[in-house]
Amino acid sequence: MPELPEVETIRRDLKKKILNKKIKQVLVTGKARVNLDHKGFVKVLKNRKFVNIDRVGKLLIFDIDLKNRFLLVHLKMTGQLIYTRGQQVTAGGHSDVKYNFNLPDKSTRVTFEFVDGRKLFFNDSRRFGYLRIVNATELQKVKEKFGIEPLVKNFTLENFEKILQGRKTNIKAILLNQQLIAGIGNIYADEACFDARVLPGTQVSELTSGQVLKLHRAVEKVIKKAIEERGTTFNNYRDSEGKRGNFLKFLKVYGRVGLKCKRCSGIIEKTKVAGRGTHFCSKCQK
DNA sequence: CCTTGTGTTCTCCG
DNA sequence: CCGGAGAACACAAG
Repeated sequence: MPELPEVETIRRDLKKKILNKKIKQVLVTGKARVNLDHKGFVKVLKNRKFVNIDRVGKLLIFDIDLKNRFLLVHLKMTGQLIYTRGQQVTAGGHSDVKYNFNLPDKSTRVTFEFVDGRKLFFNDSRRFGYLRIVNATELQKVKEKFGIEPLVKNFTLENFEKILQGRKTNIKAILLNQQLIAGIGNIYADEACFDARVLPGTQVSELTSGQVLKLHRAVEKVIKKAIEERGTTFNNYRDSEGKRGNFLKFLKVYGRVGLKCKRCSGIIEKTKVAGRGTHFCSKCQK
């Protein structure tokens, strides 16, 4: 479940590793979700370089050294971008036996091979993720659909208040809406609500100004901390070296149903809000 | 049946 | 009756 912090971690790491490296070959398997036919997709990327990697919300944008062509990568639920040295994943430190595999494997959909022999694998067991080649006009259209980035300077309290103004839904639905705020998914929506002591199902019109202030701070705080910890590995997420994110141990509510609240004596509950599994402590969130 | 991110469709309301 | 908002549904596959 890569959300903003996970995608941002991959973006920053990959920028250091693959920028301006010539792509020697691209391999697309039959099950890859790519917007062009495989031959056309390979043709765009072969012998090219990525000259920058950008991100909007949970979407990665690779600038190609080819006029008017960009590669969009969305990881959706189980997508991974793993960069290896030859056959072996470069993961050291907290490498995980199960995922310290030889690549490519069954879930590999696309492989980029660079001139130095290193490879970048797009793995996606559930195949919800996709790769898309777009032109500048299409890229612009895609970007326009996203709302404010939580860690950019225009994510002010005033702008957050404007987003909430007149809404007739609950706060979680707002936090998950990519057209309003970009990059928050189910984990960080629940965590931000917990940090702000607000129940995720609270109608926006019922929020006090104090709660709005706390929610604004909570979104910034949680996303920032999660990036520092290189994201959350709950199931499938791995960084570009195949390593887990460290934020799991900082989760206060997500995935903790039935466990004791880390802030009070309550027990974490789980219901459905905005159509998603939602975790909260009804004792210290109001 | 569940999981989540997102695009589409439906419905409601002013 | 139009448009926007929000909810509901669909879809991906394990």
